[in-house]
Amino acid sequence: MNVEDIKITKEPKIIFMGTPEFAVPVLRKLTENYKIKAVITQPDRLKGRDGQKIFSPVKKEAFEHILLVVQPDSIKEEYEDILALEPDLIITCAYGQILPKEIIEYPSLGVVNVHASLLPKLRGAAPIHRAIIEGYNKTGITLMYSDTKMDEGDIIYQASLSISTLDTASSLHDKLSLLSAKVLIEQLPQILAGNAKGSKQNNEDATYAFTIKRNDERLDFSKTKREIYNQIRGLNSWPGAYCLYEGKILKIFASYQTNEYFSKLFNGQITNIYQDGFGVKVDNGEIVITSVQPEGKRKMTALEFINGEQNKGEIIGKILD
RNA sequence: CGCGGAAUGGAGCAGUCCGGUAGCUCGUUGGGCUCAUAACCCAAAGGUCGUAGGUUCAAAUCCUACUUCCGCAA
Repeated sequence: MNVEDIKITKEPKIIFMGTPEFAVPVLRKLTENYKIKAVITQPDRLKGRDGQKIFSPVKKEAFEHILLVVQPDSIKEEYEDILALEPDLIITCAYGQILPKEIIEYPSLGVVNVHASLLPKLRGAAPIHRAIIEGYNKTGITLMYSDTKMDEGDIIYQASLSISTLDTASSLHDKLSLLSAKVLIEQLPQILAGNAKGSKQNNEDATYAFTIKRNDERLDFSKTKREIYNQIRGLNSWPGAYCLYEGKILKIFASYQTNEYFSKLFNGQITNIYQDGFGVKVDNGEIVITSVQPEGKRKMTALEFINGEQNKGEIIGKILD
């Protein structure tokens, strides 16, 4: 009942900052339980080919609840408008811009960030993808007080989650997103009461999860089947791994490992056609590709892809690079 | 006006350059074989070739415009 008293007598001004799909459940849960003063999100992006403007998922969600939305191009320079809202607490979740000192120091209850890893592991922009690509079997979410450095603030609370070998970046994303929303709501009363203490991170244990670059998406068939399997599922369903087939890009979305070994084939060479895909020889065995997307085409099953070949058998022995 | 690919039975594609009978691999349906099968064999159904004009004796194919989908780059 103390918590109730605080909410009534001194309603805290909460600002939420976030951008992608990951932050949507968090914002939704917040709006169900608290009054949100404003939502800060990235500016509308131009969609490449036809030049249409796309709202961020968080902006769409904010519109559902008729919340005030602010979209600074550069928050480093346009923080005045946000300070003018006099926030007591700022909650950030995958916002996409580094906050200036002026904002971090303003709210009396601090700036709380939700990060999708067990800090100090996987600091940075792509913790979900990297957790799978690196073969982690456990990850989680961290609630922390932001400071001016990237994901280095004091930890308030952590919740862990095991990664199954069947998880993809997409499935893990959804799980962590829901977990984030749940944990934040659970911890928020403590934070609002000023009772949540942060503890320092051990910087020596830190690892980094940098943004996925084009080069991270390229498959290297001279790696082991486990490494390749992890890379493919760690990039599924976005942005997808890729390789070259007949000089064109072929995106690879799903695969599984087999126990076959083909000592006479080159790495990347197609070994066989199976009921659910086609096999590719890799360093220590074979991977079966089950979902692909050729350049300029839509995503399809590997079987559909093979059906398009005028002479099916000829695909065997061709090389993916 | 950033670069590029594509639209053909339910799916994935060939055929378009060089106009002249709608083709391939699957799926579906029926039948056969088999102890059995997502395997194999036989057969059938299913398409005004994205839309609208134009050229022509004749257009999936050539010309023009439009619509939609996608890869890359941002």
